[in-house]
Amino acid sequence: MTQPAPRERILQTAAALFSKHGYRAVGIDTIIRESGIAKMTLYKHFPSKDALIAAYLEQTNAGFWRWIDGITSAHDDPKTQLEAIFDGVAKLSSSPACLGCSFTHAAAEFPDFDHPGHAIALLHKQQVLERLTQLSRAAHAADPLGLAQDLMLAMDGAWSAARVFGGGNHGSRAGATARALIAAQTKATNSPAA
Amino acid sequence: MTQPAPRERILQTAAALFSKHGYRAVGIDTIIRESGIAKMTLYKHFPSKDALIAAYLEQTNAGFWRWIDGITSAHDDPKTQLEAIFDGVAKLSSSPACLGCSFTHAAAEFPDFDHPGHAIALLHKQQVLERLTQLSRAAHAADPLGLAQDLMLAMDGAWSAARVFGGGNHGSRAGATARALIAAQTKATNSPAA
DNA sequence: AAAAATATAGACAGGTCTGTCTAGTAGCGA
DNA sequence: TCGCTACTAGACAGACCTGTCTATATTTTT
Repeated sequence: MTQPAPRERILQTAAALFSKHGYRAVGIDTIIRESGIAKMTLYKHFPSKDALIAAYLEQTNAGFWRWIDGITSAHDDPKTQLEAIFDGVAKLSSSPACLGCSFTHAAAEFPDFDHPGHAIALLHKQQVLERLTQLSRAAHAADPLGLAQDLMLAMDGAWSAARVFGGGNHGSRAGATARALIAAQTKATNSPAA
Repeated sequence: MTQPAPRERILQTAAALFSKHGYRAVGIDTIIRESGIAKMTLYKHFPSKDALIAAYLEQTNAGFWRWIDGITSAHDDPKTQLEAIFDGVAKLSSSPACLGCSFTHAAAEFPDFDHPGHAIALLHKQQVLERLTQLSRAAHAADPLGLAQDLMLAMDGAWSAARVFGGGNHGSRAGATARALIAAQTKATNSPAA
């Protein structure tokens, strides 16, 4: 087999088009054409456009966590892990290749919470918030949930900047922003030899 | 005259529908029906849907600055003004009535920078960043541009949270987040009796 | 090699979209 | 009362949308 299986080619094409142009702006016919897959084949693998959108978001969610795990696994200290994550956010969000957050965009285009796109987006953000809370707790933050929420604002602000400003935006500040927020909760309260 | 002029009624209806459902999801026919205005009247006032979107965003931008000016005019000290702005962001973004940022959504739905919706959104965000920079400078921040960028991330993170999570989200943290960021740049460096 | 599953190409239905056209109505100043 | 302007109501064109159908070809499995 010289080419990937149809399902993978569809998802790959859908990912490129959805992340770049949005969900409503991209029609099934465009995905068909760009992927070179027959329409019936697409509808066999994904019963509807919403199902394709959901599959794309699930795939993107999995990729996000692989990215996060790749970053955190390179460090031991939770505080350093948090800083490394936001250095990664800074680098990625300010790069020209970044098109913003697919989950945020899904929530924007599908405001109905029952829509699978919004539901997956909400779940994703809840999971990110939870992970940041765990890391904040492990880093002995004075208020772990509060710090996680602070950091979450910075992260989503960076993704927003990527979409609105394009490459070279102030998302590059996310690392510094996170350091200031982390320091505010760990410097004073952390007496190593207490 | 018992009713507002047609142009105002169109803009009012468009504002409600665009902010709630998005731009592509709302058709001209829906705006016609909801506003009770004839289609030809709409196209007389706004030559195209894009022009209507642009007019809506301009109106929203003006309202945003009225809101900001209302907050800042109640305080004299720039640092206090910044804190008050983010208390306002916290309150608004976490309220159930908040549907997120119309400019962010415009950039999400119209990725092309030449699209009037994206262009106005970009300009708006640049203006906000500039205003935050001015206030940071006036507040004697160690790095005014850096602080403004930090705060910008927090603000856009709050709007994002509003859309994804709905009411009662972690955007309510924006005031505390901003205070931590402002303090990190003004506490140590500010010696009143130097 | 036969059979079964899978993919292709494209027509098609029914709906929605933006923007235009026509014809008629209401209000208002001269 | 006349004439001008603004608004209304709805048909309409042409394009695009999702999802289905048919008929054929290709691949895989038995």
